[in-house]
Amino acid sequence: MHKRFDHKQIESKWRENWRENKLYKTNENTSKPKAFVLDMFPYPSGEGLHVGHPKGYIATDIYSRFMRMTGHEVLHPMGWDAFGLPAENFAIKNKTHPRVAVEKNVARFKEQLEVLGFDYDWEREINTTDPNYYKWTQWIFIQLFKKGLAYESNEPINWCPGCQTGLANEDLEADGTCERCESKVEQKPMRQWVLKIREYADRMLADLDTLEWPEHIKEAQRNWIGRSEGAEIDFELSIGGKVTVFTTRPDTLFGATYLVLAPEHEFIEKYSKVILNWHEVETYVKEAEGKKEMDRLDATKDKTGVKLEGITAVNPANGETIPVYIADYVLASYGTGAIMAVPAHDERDFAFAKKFGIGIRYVITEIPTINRVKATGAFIRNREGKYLLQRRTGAPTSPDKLCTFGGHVEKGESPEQALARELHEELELDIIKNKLAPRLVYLRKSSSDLREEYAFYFIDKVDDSNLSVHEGQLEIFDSLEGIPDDEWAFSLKDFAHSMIDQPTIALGKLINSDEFDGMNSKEAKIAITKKVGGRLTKTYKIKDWVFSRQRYWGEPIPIIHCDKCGAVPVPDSELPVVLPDVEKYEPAGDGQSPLANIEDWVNTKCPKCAGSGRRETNTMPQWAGSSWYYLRYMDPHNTKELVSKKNEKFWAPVDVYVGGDHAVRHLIYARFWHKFLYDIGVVSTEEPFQRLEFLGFILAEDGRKMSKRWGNVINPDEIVNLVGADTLRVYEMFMGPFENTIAWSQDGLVGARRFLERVNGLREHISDTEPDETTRQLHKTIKKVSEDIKEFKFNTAISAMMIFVNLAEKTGLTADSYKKFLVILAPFAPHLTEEIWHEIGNEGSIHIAKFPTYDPDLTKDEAVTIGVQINGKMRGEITISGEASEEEALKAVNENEALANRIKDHKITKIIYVQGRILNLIIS
RNA sequence: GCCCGGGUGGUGAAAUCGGUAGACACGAGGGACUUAAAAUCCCUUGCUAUUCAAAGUGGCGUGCGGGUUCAAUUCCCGCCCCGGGCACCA
Repeated sequence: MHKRFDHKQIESKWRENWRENKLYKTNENTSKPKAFVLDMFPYPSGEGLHVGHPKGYIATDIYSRFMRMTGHEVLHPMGWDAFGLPAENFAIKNKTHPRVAVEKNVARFKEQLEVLGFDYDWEREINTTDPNYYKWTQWIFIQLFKKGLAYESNEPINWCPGCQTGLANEDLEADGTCERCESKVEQKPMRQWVLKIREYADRMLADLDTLEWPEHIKEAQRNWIGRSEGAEIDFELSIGGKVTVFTTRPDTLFGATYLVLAPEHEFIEKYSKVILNWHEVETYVKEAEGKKEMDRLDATKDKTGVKLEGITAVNPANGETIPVYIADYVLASYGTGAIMAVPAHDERDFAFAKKFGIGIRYVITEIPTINRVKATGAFIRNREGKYLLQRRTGAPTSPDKLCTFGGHVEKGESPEQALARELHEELELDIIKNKLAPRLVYLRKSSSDLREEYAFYFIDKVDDSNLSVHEGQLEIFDSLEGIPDDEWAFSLKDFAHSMIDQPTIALGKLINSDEFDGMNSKEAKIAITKKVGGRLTKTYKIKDWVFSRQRYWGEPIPIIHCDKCGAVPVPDSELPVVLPDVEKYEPAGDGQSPLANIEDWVNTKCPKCAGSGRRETNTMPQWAGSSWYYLRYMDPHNTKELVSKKNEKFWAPVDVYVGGDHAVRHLIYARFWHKFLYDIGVVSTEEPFQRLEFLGFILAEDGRKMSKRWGNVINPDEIVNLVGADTLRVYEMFMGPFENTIAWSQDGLVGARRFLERVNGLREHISDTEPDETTRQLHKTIKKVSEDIKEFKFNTAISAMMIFVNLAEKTGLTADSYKKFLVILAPFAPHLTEEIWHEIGNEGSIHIAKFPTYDPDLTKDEAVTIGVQINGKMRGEITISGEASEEEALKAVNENEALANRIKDHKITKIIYVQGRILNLIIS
């Protein structure tokens, strides 16, 4: 019988007790090993929390409680990321100071978090908008400035006309709109502060390998950094001078049949006088400017461009004269803003070359080594452009049983020759006689059998008048669409579609490349670069971080502009530069922040020469405060340093960091700042977050995101009120794997409550003794729960505890077992376990009790039930000792009537017996 | 297009150094208790065939098609679909 409990009374009572006893106070106690367990701190929005938000906080709470109970000194803090546009937009709308809204929201968030019973040490609470906090955000900026990593730039940046501010690339949606207001972002040249994040790109990339992070997040970071290794190669121009291109494939240089410059390339203005069709070129450049990045990023659109008449370049590899184009498919902001185009081996160049009728030269063949060829799906296109498909007689059963020609490559024969021979033998098609140049379009090798290689041939423009078919029939189709959609043709059609008229992009051996013929791509990259005097180099997608915002609610950038001394940092003694109050929070609209209007704040003295100076009026982006906040938790009240050496040494790095979403931006910025702080000796570790656990979200019951807009938000307060915080905690952890996104289920919640009631009722099953089975189950449970908490597999930990409760209800359990069970459940359901703990006569909080250990011998079963297979089919089961011998197992089979009957008339030819797992009898 | 995940009952899922697929929970069905309902307890619950029914027995079954193996959700090859990241990045 379940015993109900009064969660309201129990939960508030114990929370009060923990607070009074400062149960979760964190110390820098060097005698214990430390555990720094961190959540991505929230942005306190006006909407408050919904039940999805606490999921990660519950997980870190369980983990941190477990660590505390296993003898660690735990740092599990909470704080607020409170600068940024929502608070500011709210302020503009309601004419209130953003600080007021932030204070109110923080209070609300805190109240909502409090009732969930978290073990935060609130004495370490931080808030990025607190001047005592952002003093150090400003200090870090100054250090960056002093090291030359923060600089002013006038380059065109992303400008959001809606938000009236500049944005970093990271702030844009994929389609080039502003992530906040969905305005179309423009390119606008403006003075901006920029941080040289690129200088850290290599280190950020390399150190990813040292981190225990989910692969998809590491991959997202690699993508974002986007390092490409290649070479810069100079092309001499007919009019003197040279153009430098960046390429990742210098091995294809012999196939470079033209050059393309970005429309913004400096070269174009510079040589306007020698460009014969200047008018046309100028028009194109203007059009490209007007298009903005957003339209240009559309990869599906037709390639456009203009040939620069009067200018040619020389391919340095073969001395060939090649044309020069401008085209907007080349971006000025990447590489050198100019490319060598190799249409044979690059899709974009291929499309462009096709459209403009430029030559295509294949210089890579994709055959690394081949000793057997097999052509599958030999589509042949005849003179009229019709498709000939060779189909063998008989009903086709699968694609690979048809249209295949294959055989070994004879000695001294190239794969092409081997295939030509096979085609001749099979199809009586003499490609040599027909003067056809067979083209290898695709090669795939079957890796299970390395001796066999699959090659796909497509041959263009065959004279089929003298073509007869050796075996089977030849069908003719006007287009690929005409080929029937039966089982096998369908598959071949897919192949054909993908193979026809395509450049090849794989690495392979070089052809048509003079002395480099036969060399493989990898070596040729270096060799060819060397030959033409190019430079092996790297380039990145990541751009330097546009760090200023023309908005009010952010950290003022601590710089004073002086006519004489330039940009001068505010001296440390004058930090923080406190954000002054203003009348109006709206951006000025002219690209200035509202701070620019406060004359007596702006006008100040230059710290260097004491002459007149003007304060920087831009503020920092929202990501600034969150780029280092984890460090402040280590030493939140330090007025002299960002964090003391001693505390940093003790706590760093964050052992487990939990959050979702911000996979790219926040993590990349924080890693960048951390590495910088490492370089200047503030922190002692190369990386801030050793382990990252990705959090899957909770959707509303209707499967949509929880949002006011859909009216499907479930408030945690209501749930706590209804069934208690412990139930909410257990339910959210039991829903499924932590990283999965799962819809909320009110029914599922009931299951969690029922479980806790059974735990509560278990005290009525206490007896002086318990069966061995129960003891063993308890030890198994302790083992499982300990291991699962460490791995964030909370769902299976809870499942194990449920199994124990189900058993203990039936068999009864000792007081000691019950006590141990309560302790392992305590991190999940801190209130109820604390209540029972005291009711059954324990002193002191359960949350500082030692987490029980298990006896490995007791985690093994005395007898196991294993499956018995006969000829691989499951036919029954036997229960024997886990260490039983084969003879004993067979004896058990003979004692089992059904199994014995099955084998009695047969001879057992083979026995496969795996102790504790399976018995498989092969009988004749 | 490229890269990373993933695809298992009505639902959330469990089990992958290959070894009884579906633990645990929800839902559903049946029963007990109750004047009744709720709550609680017990039983059944992958699909399917055979059977009046039950027990039993058989077949199928972890996205699809192949393969390796005594044995495949797990390993290999090919494909499809879903989620996420990146995307004219040379």
